[in-house]
Amino acid sequence: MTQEKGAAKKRIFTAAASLFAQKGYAAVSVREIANKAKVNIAMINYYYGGKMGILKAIVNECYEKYYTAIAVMADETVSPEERVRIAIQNIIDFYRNNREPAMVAFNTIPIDIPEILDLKLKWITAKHKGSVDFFGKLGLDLTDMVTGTVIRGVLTTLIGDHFQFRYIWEHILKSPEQAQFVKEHMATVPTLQFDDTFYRKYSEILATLYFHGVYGIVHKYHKEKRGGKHE
Amino acid sequence: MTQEKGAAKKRIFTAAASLFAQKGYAAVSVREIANKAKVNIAMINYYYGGKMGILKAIVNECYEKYYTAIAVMADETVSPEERVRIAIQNIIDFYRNNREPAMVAFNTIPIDIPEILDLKLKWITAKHKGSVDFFGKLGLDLTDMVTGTVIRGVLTTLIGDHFQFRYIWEHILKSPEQAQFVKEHMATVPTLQFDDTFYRKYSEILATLYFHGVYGIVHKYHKEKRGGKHE
Amino acid sequence: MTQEKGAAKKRIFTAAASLFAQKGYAAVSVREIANKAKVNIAMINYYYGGKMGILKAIVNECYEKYYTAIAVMADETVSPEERVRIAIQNIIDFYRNNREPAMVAFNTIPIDIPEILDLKLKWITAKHKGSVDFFGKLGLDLTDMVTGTVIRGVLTTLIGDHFQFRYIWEHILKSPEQAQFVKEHMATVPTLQFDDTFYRKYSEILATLYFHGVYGIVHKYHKEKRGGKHE
Amino acid sequence: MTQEKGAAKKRIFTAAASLFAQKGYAAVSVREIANKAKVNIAMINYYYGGKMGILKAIVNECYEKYYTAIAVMADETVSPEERVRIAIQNIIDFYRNNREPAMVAFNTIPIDIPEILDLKLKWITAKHKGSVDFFGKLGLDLTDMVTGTVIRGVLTTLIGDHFQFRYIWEHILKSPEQAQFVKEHMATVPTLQFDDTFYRKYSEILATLYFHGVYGIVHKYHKEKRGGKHE
DNA sequence: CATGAATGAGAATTCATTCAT
DNA sequence: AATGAATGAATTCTCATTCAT
Repeated sequence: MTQEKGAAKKRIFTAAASLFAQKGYAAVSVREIANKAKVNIAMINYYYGGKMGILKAIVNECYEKYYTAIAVMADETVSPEERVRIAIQNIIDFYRNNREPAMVAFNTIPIDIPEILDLKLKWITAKHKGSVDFFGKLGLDLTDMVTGTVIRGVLTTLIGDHFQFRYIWEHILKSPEQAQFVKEHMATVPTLQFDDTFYRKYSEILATLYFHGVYGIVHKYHKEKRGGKHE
Repeated sequence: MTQEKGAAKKRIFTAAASLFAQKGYAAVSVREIANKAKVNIAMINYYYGGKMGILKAIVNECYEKYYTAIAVMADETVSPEERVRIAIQNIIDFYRNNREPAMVAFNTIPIDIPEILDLKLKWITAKHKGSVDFFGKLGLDLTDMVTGTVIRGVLTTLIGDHFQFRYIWEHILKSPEQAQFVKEHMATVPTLQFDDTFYRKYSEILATLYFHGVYGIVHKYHKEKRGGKHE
Repeated sequence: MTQEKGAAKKRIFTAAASLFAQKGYAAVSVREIANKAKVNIAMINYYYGGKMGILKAIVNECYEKYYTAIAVMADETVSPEERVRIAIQNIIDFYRNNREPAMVAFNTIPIDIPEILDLKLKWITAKHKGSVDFFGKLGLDLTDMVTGTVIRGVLTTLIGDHFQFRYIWEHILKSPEQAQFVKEHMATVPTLQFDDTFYRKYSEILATLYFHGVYGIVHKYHKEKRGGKHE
Repeated sequence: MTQEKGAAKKRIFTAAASLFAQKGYAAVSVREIANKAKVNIAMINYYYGGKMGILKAIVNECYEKYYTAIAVMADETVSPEERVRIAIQNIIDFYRNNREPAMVAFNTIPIDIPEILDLKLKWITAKHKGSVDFFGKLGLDLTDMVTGTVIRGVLTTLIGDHFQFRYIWEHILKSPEQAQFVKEHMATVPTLQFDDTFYRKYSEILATLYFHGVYGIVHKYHKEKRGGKHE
């Protein structure tokens, strides 16, 4: 009756990630997921123990893949600049390969569900030390929280935000009325092709922005620090 | 039973914004809003015509305030650098004064509700021209979409993201267990004080990042353009 | 739309008590209750906060009425014999007037639902002292648990059990097949009329049993105690 | 995976009896039974044809054992008093050896499930004649239903009720909070040890109660009958 | 303006049972 | 004899909304 062994569980995962990304966790019903996954409703509880179980699975899988993806940037045989470029590329690749799960895991405000907040907290704290180390090697002292708050989040935030933008954008274009509306009012906006070419250039520009921006801060910050004016 | 004429409507607005920010639109029930606003449930339909009416009101009020706030940066009597600094300060002030409505209006994935997506689209397209003009004056040709994608979102994204981070952070600190967990695992993180001092420094650093980053791109981009290698 | 103000809540109570008595708490669905009470399903949650809320209400009301009913027997102006007779009559009257709620509150094993067990425990412990006092006045030392276990429960147990028997009995007679079956196999059993006449005689006999039985124990027990043979 | 041939079936029986006794038939799920019995769910249908099949098996086994146990009291070589004492002892022994199945078979209101009611009815009617005979030998005319109603149920009711009380009592003591609560509010209640010593005394007292009580009725009843005042 | 009662649809979850292996 | 996947019906409860007062 099933197409493939274990396929149902995977289909549930994918369908749920897609729907959660589109509508948010709370707005999606298990019936919807079951329909999209072409699975009996009861199978969701059977495999994941409930709606929340799917969300947890998505969060866990995403964080794991994400940290695996950016772990490469810690390799010490390459220059810092190159490491950042690789990191950016890796993050982008991760997002491209896990678009919907990533949006669910990273772009949903999790406050309402304590268990999920806990789960994320565990992942983030586990990551924290590595993050501090990495930025330390770039000469940035992130124990100054204000500076850290700005610098640390830039890469992932911007990339994540891009994919969120892309997601909404593509969604709008699917609706003829909305597409027409955009066309009329945003004449200067050409069609976007989110292909390899786009992302090659995108990561280049992002890397440039990051280097110049961050080292601009470092330069200024160090000068002021030597001059004894800051903290 | 009401303290003031028309106060009930405002209480509903505030309560709903707070709950939507915390849990997301779909996860909040009108009963919850009514309880928090200390208002009879039926009053919500009376004033706003339904749950969705409140969301629309929040989105509209927010976009209006937001564009009013950043309109100042278009003033031509000051230098571009100063204008950006003012813009950053304005955006930050706006967020500080409208934290919860802003999160609801800007940080919720809106695809699920066509009416809201339409509403936002109207606001964004209306804003679009002004945005292009502004960046044009900074010497940035955003009709190159790849560059534009990076540059345009930086400011608002980073600022919005900061407030989202702050929101979650403060929420975590309210839970003794989670606060303790963070304390143990993120030893390097001192207590954050999100006061005027913090935001003064925050906006400085952000402006620095933006300038060095964006002009780094412009520099490189122009050079390449002159060399005729790109697009 | 409703027949009477507040009638819906009472109808739910009555319908639920009847169904719980018949099938047991777990075997009854809220839909069933709602149908029987001719009430919308949601009203059950509205009035009682859920299925369990009805059960709690039944238990509370029953214990309250029950202890009110037997409180009369503590009156000191009448002889012990008369007091017991009154008590028996009161308990019987209570059961006759609250047959189904009483069966639900007293004849259901409550272990599975901790909240209900707690509730009952509170009532029983509250009653405990009065119970000890009463039996003490009859000259029975119930701190000897073995004797107490036998004596204390007799009255209520036997009366409660009678009503459970009567309930099942009347139920059987409703089914033609089962009634016929009983008639054939239990030829000696005449039709029972559970009317005032029956209960007058019933309480007399029960009182007789109790007096002779209990004072038989007291007599034997005291003798042995004086002889120093027991405990 | 099974330890022994046919052991699985017995494990299902025991687990189900325990759970039914604790929570009632309807509140127990086959999954629960399967887990407790360490058996695959499908095995329950394989061995018993469904959840109801287990209940029927429990009822049948119980009634069979019960009637076997009390059959001894019909032995005519001993005096009536001794016979009753033996009967009481046998009933108590039966309950001690089959506590959970007995509670399921005898202390569950059976109206909800016609099949089970039928089953019990068959057992009870089959037992009826022997019961009438027995009481007749004790000089009691139970065709007077009012008297019969009181007398007949006393023994089994009281004993069954004791085991139900013991069951709940032991369950309460397992919960530290409830145990503490009882301790505080029922200071006069010492710890109960339901051992051989307890049951020796228990059966003695019960026999005493029964003799004095029942013969008190007989005495009064016969006197009145001779006086021609009753029926 | 304000209220409490009422409604019907829909939410997540669990159920006993079946079936192919 | 035993298993894990699958099913469809039924479970309790909550939802946004309406209405008479």
